[in-house]
Amino acid sequence: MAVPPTAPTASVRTRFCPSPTGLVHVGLIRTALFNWAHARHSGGTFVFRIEDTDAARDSEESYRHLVDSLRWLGLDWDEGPEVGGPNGPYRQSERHDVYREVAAKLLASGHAYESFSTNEEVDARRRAAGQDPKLGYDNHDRTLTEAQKAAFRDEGRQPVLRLRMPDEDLTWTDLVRGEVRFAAGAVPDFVLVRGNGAPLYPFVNPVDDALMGITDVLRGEDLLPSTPRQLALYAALTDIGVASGTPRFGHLPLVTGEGTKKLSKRDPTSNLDVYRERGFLPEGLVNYLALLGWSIAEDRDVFSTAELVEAFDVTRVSANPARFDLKKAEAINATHLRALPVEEFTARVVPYLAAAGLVGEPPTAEQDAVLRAIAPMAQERMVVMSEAVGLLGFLFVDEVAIDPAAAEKQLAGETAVEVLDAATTALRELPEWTTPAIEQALKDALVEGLGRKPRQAFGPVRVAVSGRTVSPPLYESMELLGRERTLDRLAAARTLAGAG
RNA sequence: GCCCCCAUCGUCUAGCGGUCCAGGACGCCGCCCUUUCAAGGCGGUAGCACGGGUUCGAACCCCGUUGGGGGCACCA
Repeated sequence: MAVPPTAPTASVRTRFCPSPTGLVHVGLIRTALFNWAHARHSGGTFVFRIEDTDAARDSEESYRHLVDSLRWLGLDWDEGPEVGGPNGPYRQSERHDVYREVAAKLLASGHAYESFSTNEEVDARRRAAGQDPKLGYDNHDRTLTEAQKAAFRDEGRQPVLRLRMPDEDLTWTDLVRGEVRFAAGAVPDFVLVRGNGAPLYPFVNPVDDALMGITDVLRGEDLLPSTPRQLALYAALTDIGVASGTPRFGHLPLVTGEGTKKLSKRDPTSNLDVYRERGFLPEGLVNYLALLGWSIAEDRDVFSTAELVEAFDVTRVSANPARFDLKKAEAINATHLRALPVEEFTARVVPYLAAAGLVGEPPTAEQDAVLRAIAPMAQERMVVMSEAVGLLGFLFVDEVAIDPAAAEKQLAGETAVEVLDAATTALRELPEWTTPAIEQALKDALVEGLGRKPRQAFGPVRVAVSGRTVSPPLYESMELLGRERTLDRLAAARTLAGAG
């Protein structure tokens, strides 16, 4: 026997609707990612909309930055700025006529009304009634007569437009939290349009969602308390024919910082750019961000963006807050970085080396040869791309700058002098300059000859050659560097060690 | 203050009434490998906030307590 369908299967439409103010926050991006993944998983549509209704705080630069960030992460949108679509414009600053018209309908239909009370008057009324002023607006102006309104106007007052909240409980089934209920009367009539005519976020956001046919609203938990207002607005919009029903809501867990508080824009770890500049891979960051509230399987947490799309299920998103853990983000990224085909890795590393002035862009033939040779060895000891600068820089300069800490550790005292001298002697006359020959010569001279333990024998040589205690494999590095530069560096380090 | 949300290792999580003396990952510790540092391999450490129910049986359901968080604008 056939089971009747439980709901019309209209195709999913999600949206990401940031306001372009300041930095791009990783929590914001996590929200974008989940909306995107939900749309892609279900074969739906992902809409990108800019909520720039606050001229004082919005900036064009911030808008560009948002667009650029989404592109970098590979979160493509089907409708929105720069790609267009049938429901545009997609910037609220260009939609004021729409809001004016909807506001007028709401007023005419009686769902909204003009309110003249000042905050001071509301406060005073609350106190007079022995109530806490924090209760907010008291719905006092619902019943104003035309004569009273006219009197206020004569005083020069400009009314705000408020939505008349229904006198019944407001509930919905949250996609991540299940049943949520707010008691009737708990939410006062709220302002849709300012006295000066400027529409407010709680008004324009649902209006645009309705007009753009959004079916699934995935947003931060901080917006959960505003949902009853949206539900009421949606009912009114549906009544006047602007909306055709209410979307599903899913409130995503907050992303917290070091403590237990919501990750603030002030916290440097909240800035997406920091990760991009450090050389996180977009797919690595996407993977980590997806883990903030979601998991792909019981025994796995590294996955591609394609696998994320394939497996993503909003209803399996966790309801508890997630702390942003840099160490884990790095570990996930490192795994992605190592999994890159070596040519791909090389190509991605070039911009970082070029920005540091180490190679040309594109690299010269010689630089390219060195890069290709060292890439596989560099790849397995890096976490983020920018580390290539410190790790490989010594291969692309004439004289290496020795890290003071490394010098102190490995180039101080008699033993270092001895080692460097022995290494120099062994390498100067080496018949062929190849990795195996270098290895054999050094082992003979330092381990056999001087009787040093490998870890003590090669430390000073490594620092002399690369300038650091951490480097790609030593013999290969020396071969790439060439005999002349290698001997010069041993000599320079010898001077340093001798002086110390 | 009022409203709402949340509660499994230090952290992110798996778990959707028995297969859990709770699994994975990061971190941390140890060992192996080894030319440093990594990487890799192997092993270890550590948790169901508390109290009541319901049930033959609860990490999973219900209630309460405690704790944490979020929201209460003519900001978004």
